Amino acid sequence: MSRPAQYDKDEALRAAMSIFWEKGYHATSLRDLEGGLDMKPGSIYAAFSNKENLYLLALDLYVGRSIANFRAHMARSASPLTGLAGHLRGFARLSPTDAARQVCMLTKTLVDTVSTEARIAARAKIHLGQIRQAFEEGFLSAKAAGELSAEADCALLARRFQGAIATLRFELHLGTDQSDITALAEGFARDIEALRLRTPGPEMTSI
Amino acid sequence: MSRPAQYDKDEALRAAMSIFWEKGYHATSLRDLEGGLDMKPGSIYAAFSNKENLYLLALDLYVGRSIANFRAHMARSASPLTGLAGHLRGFARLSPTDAARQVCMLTKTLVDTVSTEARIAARAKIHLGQIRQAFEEGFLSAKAAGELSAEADCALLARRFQGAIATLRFELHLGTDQSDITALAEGFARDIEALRLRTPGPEMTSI
DNA sequence: AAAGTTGTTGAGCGATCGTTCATGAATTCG
DNA sequence: CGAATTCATGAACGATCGCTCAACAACTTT
Repeated sequence: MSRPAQYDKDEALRAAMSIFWEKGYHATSLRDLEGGLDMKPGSIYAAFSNKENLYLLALDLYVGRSIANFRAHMARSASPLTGLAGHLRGFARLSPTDAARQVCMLTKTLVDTVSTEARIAARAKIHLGQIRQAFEEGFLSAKAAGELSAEADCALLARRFQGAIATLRFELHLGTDQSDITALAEGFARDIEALRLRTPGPEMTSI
Repeated sequence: MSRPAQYDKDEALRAAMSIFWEKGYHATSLRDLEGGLDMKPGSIYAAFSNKENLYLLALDLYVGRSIANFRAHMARSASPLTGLAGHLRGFARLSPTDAARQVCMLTKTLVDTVSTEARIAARAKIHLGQIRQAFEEGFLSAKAAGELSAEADCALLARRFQGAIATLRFELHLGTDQSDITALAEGFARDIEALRLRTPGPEMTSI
């Protein structure tokens, strides 16, 4: 029985994520969303409860994608450290028309909501920690592979890695010259590669 | 002739800067400002024209202070490179109750307004460039003093320096543990110090 | 003291905000 | 084909937004 829904909820959520990512929480009105999702207010509320909840769902989608994207990149990299450095260079390789040439949505969220929307800010902080943990796992893999000194502070490296990404995304957001962005990414990537131990790994010494 | 103004315009502007810095452009309402400045709407508009203009003036004040603060710090430092490294460590030394434990106001502005308030975003970009230039001058001084290789790319170093500050301020904004912030600042500062040439400067070789 | 000038006030404007809900449309089941 | 059920619609609600302005207050000048 019943009438089937006309819209695709996942697709609507993706559209909402794009709009929120571009304009931010406070600057996005329900009218903006009605246009972007091609849904009337009643349907939006039936599907997503309210603006805050829709934003939280959009954030979840963003973070899920980000982590999946990072892990996929690492999986197809020659080594953990190469993967980490390559991930940074990747931001400089985004096409000039790519909609992802944007500030990190979590950065944007936390800048926009810390002093006004406690629930959203709390969720964003959790997400930021999850992503940092994914990065830390990357550095820990590098250490396990013998690419990194046993004394390396992977938690600190992960925090700096996250900062480098935020910096790159911010420059993309500003529309900084491509050459400057490439140089910036290259500098960050080389810092990562400079961590590589010159001594061969354990398997190689045993040969 | 005429009735003298009851409020201190500079003081009102400082108050406005604090409120805008904390809440951001979109999340700050005229009602918030009325309370914080202790001025009625009519007086605010007589003194500052409108919300956008008041924000632009607050931004100008922020940037003027930031640059003056940086230059003053550099002037009292033992050397340019020491000053630059010390500036980064300074962010980790802000008192836990300091209201300046906040995102950089320019970062916040650009995240908040790029896609919605073109005039404000444009001004913020100019300001960001001015600050980066002040940083670049610091690196150029270090080069002139023989602390830095003649091949060092001061423009790139300045951009990375600015990114490091944004990262530190963002972590302050999040309320990250003091020990983590100190470690982060220390890492950034050591990267600066690692640029120092080991060979003595020209005056020393001539002795 | 009267005239002239400027600052202060706050009620309230039109617009827009996030949100709701009565009504009608679409589909399935008996 | 009704009856039942769910979904879609969009006018409109109260709240708040940025902002204005006629009335009044405070001061200087003549």
